[in-house]
Amino acid sequence: MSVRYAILGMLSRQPLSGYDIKKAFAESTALYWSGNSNQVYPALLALRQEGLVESEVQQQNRYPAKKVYSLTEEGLAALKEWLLLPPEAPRTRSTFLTQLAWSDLLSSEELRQMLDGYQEEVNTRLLMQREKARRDRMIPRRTSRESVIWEQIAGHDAALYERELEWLKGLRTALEEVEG
Amino acid sequence: MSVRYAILGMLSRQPLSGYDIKKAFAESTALYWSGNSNQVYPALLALRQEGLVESEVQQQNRYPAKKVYSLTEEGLAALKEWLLLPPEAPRTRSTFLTQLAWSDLLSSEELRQMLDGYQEEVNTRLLMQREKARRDRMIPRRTSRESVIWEQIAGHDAALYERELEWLKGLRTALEEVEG
DNA sequence: CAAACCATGTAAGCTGTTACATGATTTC
DNA sequence: GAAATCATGTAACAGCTTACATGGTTTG
Repeated sequence: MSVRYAILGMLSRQPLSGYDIKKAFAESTALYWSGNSNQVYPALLALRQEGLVESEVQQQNRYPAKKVYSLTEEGLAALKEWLLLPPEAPRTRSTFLTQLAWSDLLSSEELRQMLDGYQEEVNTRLLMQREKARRDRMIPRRTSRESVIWEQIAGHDAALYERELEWLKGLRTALEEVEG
Repeated sequence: MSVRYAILGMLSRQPLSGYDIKKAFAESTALYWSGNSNQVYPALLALRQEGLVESEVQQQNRYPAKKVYSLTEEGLAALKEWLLLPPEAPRTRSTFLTQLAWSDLLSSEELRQMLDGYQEEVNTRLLMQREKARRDRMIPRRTSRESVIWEQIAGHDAALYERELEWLKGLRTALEEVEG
């Protein structure tokens, strides 16, 4: 249900079209939604019906007309209310851990290849995330407090991948001891 | 689609009833599914239709009869095939990060309370996870290699929460600097 | 005697994904 | 001339969750 609030949050900074919002999701990792049209457009239509956003059609000469959405007072109030809800602990879903759980069925060689593949994949993500964080730093912020917050958010996922690589190293060491 | 493989994995150790599998999901964090009946029972019926598992009804005197499922040769082959698929990087979905992203709308006091709430929630999860890991260590393992693997899996989530608390500490320090 | 456990299953709903449909414009 | 971008939306399906339905047994 919270993609709605992520949208309201984006609109709290500036009016945006559905297309803009879609792009912002695709570029962000903290706002983890994939940014597909089926999530954004219907959500905006629903939010407008509930009076949390309002829209204005802007004609353009080169490109198709766009519907620019902005936050209403009710929308801002709803967003603030949601911000005060008790925070949840993060939920990680790792298909890899499920594979690893039954990996005793594999040979040593196959297990090693599996770990290699995972390390490479996580490492690629880490590099991508660092690049995203670098570009994120270009976006202007409302206050210096917001600067600090967004900096920390950008670092969050990179840190996650770094820890994952460390954990993997530990796993390898432990396995080497038992496999000889 | 991988709840199917998690079930096949469990059955690779020993025959189990749907109820057993449900409980095992509920007790595990690495196998992250909630363990609700609607996921387990239909999956088992489908797996049987596909010939990956077979079932036998066991009568009991005190309790209702149970259907005990076991892995077929085809099932074991399908599981091994899945284990060799290229591993994916973990995906974390943190509602908290979304809330934090727009938390510049809150007062310093409200933000502090939000961080307090998150810290407490993550800390509670950490303690629960450590307890789960402790109980996990009681379960017998097939090989010493499997022991090592399961030990590392049990430690994975605890480590995640520990890192999250460290990150939060860093966020607080950075905020104090800017808020004075 | 209430709550929890054993045991199987179904209904309804929310969230999220890929892919489709349309069509002009701009970049390589 | 193909691919990407701008722009809005829909269809179909996969995954997961809470709650419901049923009914005996055991524990506190």
